Amino acid sequence: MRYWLMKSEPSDCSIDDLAAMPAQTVAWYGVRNYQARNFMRDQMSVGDLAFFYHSSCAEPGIVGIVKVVKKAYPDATQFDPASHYFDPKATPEAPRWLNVDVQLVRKTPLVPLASLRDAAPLEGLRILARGNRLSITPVDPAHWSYICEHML
DNA sequence: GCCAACGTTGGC
DNA sequence: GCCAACGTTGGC
Repeated sequence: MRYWLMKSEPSDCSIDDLAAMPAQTVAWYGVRNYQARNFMRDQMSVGDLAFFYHSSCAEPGIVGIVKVVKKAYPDATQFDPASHYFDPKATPEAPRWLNVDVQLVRKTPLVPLASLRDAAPLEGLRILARGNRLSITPVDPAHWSYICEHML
């Protein structure tokens, strides 16, 4: 199993929104970046754990832990002309975009981005890399353990 | 709102 | 295949 960090804009889907979902589970739709898609397609397995991260908001940072409960399958929004995520080049026969389903494990105290940056043992964490924009990034087991044991 | 960084597009 | 233009991300 692997560890991940998954970004969500709280105005779109916050940790509390997830907590209010049926079975506290949500399809991670809307990923339109090939690298992030490939992580889901090639490397994410049921049982993988991820930090749930709030981005593009007043207090960016880790706010919870989720787990992958369904492996990658075609993202329904790519076929929906009414969706913001509609992709005219995608067809059900040749889908371009995928999503996994994730379920809330638990909310955590906010771990602000600034605190992650200040933690020397987290050097190399992908979210901290210059110009990082990927919405899904792998997390080294050592980084995962450090955050869980020292920062939550 | 600003701006740096990055990905995608499309002309050639 | 190159690369300029453009759009998006996301912290501040």
